[in-house]
Amino acid sequence: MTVARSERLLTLLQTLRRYRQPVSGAKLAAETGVSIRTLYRDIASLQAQGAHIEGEAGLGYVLKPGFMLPPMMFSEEEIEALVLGSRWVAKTADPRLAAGAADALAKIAAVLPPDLKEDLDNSTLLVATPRRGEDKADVALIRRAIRSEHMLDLVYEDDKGALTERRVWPFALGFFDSVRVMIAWCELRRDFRHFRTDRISSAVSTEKRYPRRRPVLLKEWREKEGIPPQP
Amino acid sequence: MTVARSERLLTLLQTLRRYRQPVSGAKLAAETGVSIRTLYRDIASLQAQGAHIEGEAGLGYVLKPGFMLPPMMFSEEEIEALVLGSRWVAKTADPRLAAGAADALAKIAAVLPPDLKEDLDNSTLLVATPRRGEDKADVALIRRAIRSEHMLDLVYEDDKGALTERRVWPFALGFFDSVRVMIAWCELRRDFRHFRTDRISSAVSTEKRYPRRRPVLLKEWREKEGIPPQP
DNA sequence: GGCCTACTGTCAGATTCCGGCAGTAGCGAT
DNA sequence: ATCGCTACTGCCGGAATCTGACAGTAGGCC
Repeated sequence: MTVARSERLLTLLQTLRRYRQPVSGAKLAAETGVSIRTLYRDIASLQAQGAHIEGEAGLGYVLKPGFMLPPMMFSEEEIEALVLGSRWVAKTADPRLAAGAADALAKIAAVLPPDLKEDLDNSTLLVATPRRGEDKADVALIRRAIRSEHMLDLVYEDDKGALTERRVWPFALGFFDSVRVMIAWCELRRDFRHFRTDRISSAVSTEKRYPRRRPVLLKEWREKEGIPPQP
Repeated sequence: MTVARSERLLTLLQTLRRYRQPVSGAKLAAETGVSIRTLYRDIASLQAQGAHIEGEAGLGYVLKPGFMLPPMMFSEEEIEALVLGSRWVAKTADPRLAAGAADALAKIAAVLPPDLKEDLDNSTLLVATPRRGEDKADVALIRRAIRSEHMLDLVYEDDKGALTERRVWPFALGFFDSVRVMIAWCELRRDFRHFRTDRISSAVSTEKRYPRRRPVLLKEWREKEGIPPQP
């Protein structure tokens, strides 16, 4: 079997993923247990299969953030669910995530057999998705702050239209119906608060990391709200 | 390169997909240009990779309906979009499709590196999805009728609560906000009509195929409603 | 029983893969 | 400009793997 080879390519990819900085080919070869010559061939194979690996002389290899899915079998319902869900995200989410959904959709559609693709177009469709309001805030900025656990300085408009300034520790971005909600610890109120992104007048990223870990905040918030963990 | 082999496995899978009835190994071997012995090995490889291929002595091979995705690279945003969309489908759609979404989610989560999986759990979540009302109709039955282009006999409750009986030609299932809508040609009104699935008191599948093709109906309906084709 | 088929074991030959060597080229620092 | 580090390619012999052929077992269909 060539199972050994594909296995090796997968571990190579995962090894490459762990490093964020450039890694030399020699190091990768040592970790995967092959010679340098073979490693170059393996890298070429991965690139041929669509992996975004960049190599520069004098520096090493870096893998663009993302993930390679191994070959997988999906049933009709599963494909239909993935496509429908992606269409919903493409219409509902913020531009950055919506673009991701559209790209994923295009990738999947590109490898789908024509008959199955036509079936999808015809059998399930998203008629319309109402948008409550346009975001004032930069959702990409919020997403970045969440990923890196950094504080945000907000100008927020509450229910009555009053503007308040506050520093918050964002740890999640939720979708409630068609409204996006940032969930964060609010230093002003000393409690968890939900902020509708269409009411965030401005969000400024601070360079300060908040003193608690995101998963912990999320867990406490879930307990307080009585929301079970995601499937 | 082993590119030849994986290429061959992919064409084998696609060949197998074209037949709906059992195919003998000899025929498959001839079509892919290998010996019988190698074909058995190839089938075993595909099964090891998760393909749902069933072989029975005296009959041949059949591939369960579905599709195998080749290895693909997804960016962070794309994976996040797929996961978020699947969660939405799992909560919003009918049980059959929801189960498909949950299964797809589980498959993706199973091969995701732990750190990325945790990132997804924390950074994006679906807070809640309101359900307007429970479906009275069997959505799976409707989905089947659409796929096979069969007529349905409905008992439908209109806006004022009046019950009407009608024969329709269903060709699409839409999602409008959190309400599912079946789109069909109504023989009673001689026009296109939308039927909210939570108002369909009963749906009986007839054995009759409707006289027009689904894509044509869909196209005419789109033109009438001014809805552009799906991305 | 006869026919067709899925499967497994074995084995020699064809094919591919792997490691080592040599050489070219780009990047950064001294 | 020179040196060290690195990516990358061509080539070749030995190792590993894959392939095809044959033989044999087992299960379904007539």
